Amino acid sequence: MRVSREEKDRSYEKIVESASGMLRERGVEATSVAAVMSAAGMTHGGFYRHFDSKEELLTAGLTSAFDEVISMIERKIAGDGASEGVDGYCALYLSREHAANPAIGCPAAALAGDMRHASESLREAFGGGVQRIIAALEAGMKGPMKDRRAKATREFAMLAGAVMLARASDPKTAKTILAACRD
Amino acid sequence: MRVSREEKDRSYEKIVESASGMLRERGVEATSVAAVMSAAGMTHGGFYRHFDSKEELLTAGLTSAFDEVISMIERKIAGDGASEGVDGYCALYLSREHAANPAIGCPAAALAGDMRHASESLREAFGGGVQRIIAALEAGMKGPMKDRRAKATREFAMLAGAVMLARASDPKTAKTILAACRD
DNA sequence: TGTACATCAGTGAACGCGCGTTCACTGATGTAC
DNA sequence: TGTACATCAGTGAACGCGCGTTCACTGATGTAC
Repeated sequence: MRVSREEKDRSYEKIVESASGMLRERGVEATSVAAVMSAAGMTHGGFYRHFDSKEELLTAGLTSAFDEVISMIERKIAGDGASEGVDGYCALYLSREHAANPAIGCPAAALAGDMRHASESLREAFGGGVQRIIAALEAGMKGPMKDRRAKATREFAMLAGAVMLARASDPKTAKTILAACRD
Repeated sequence: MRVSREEKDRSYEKIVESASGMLRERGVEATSVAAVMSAAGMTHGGFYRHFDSKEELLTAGLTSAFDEVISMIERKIAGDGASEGVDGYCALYLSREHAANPAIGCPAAALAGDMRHASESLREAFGGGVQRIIAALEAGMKGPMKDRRAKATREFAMLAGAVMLARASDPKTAKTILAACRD
């Protein structure tokens, strides 16, 4: 039974949204096409009316996830100012809530490990997202203008590293890593 | 054809060594029991004379990989002194060589993302390895004794984060991340 | 020390399973007149 | 505006594939006498 064009667009959005969360929650391999479609309220057969391959869904889901966190940082900066907004985002990044809820968290920390077997184009989407986050964090850095980019890069490497190591470790180790990085 | 006990021990070592490198190179999912056994010069059927499950192999391979990097740090410290030895290890960690050769590199950076679906005991092995690395780096930290542990933790989070993000990104982004973290 | 037998490391075929993808089909939507 | 037909979003069964694991088997090793 064919559905209207608007309905199809809604379906597409639901599929990407499901993938965006499920990817961060379960990872690339455990995010099956059938599970994503089921979460979006459909069956797996219709998937290929929207995407040529799972690979294409990964790009869409990953980009959507990066969009989410970028706009979160921008909202924080708009509300609290550059310096405090970025500081607040960093504190949130290292919180237990973020470590425990990857589905609504940073895709860089959630999916870095899954890029190992990714195509060049997916790695570009990932690298591009990382650069966008770093550029957003740069606004909250102090010190000489020319060092801010490198400083934001180091800061983000620590944030993402801490969360990735914490998520990979037993709860006790996780706690000490996050606490140490919160300063 | 049964082999001698010494031969079996050699087989075990070869299996763990193969797994240790292949895990870091390809990740947990892509490291099939058959591929590990083949790399060790055997066929997959004999695997279960050494391990009860793939899970058990993961623990052995991961622990062996952590042992490798710990002894590398200790060798650096023994040769160049605590401060310079750790500095040298950090520089090596952020090198293009390390980013390009996960099979002989840090298992924390190589496998953090793969712990998502790991058992509690495997996560403990991972967390334990991370703590051992941090403890080894602590010897090269400066400042008040009581802050050194946290400092080493932050330093390692940045190192591992930088390498994980670099490996996940396109080559251009990877280069800028590693360069920024090298100071 | 020699012999007879039990053990078991390693082989290779087979299993059940979940995956990405394909396909014939359905019937509502979109379009041409 | 109304009608007839083509299109195509979504369904559900089926495919081929690689995986972890099991299993009957082989024959050298280890052991009991």
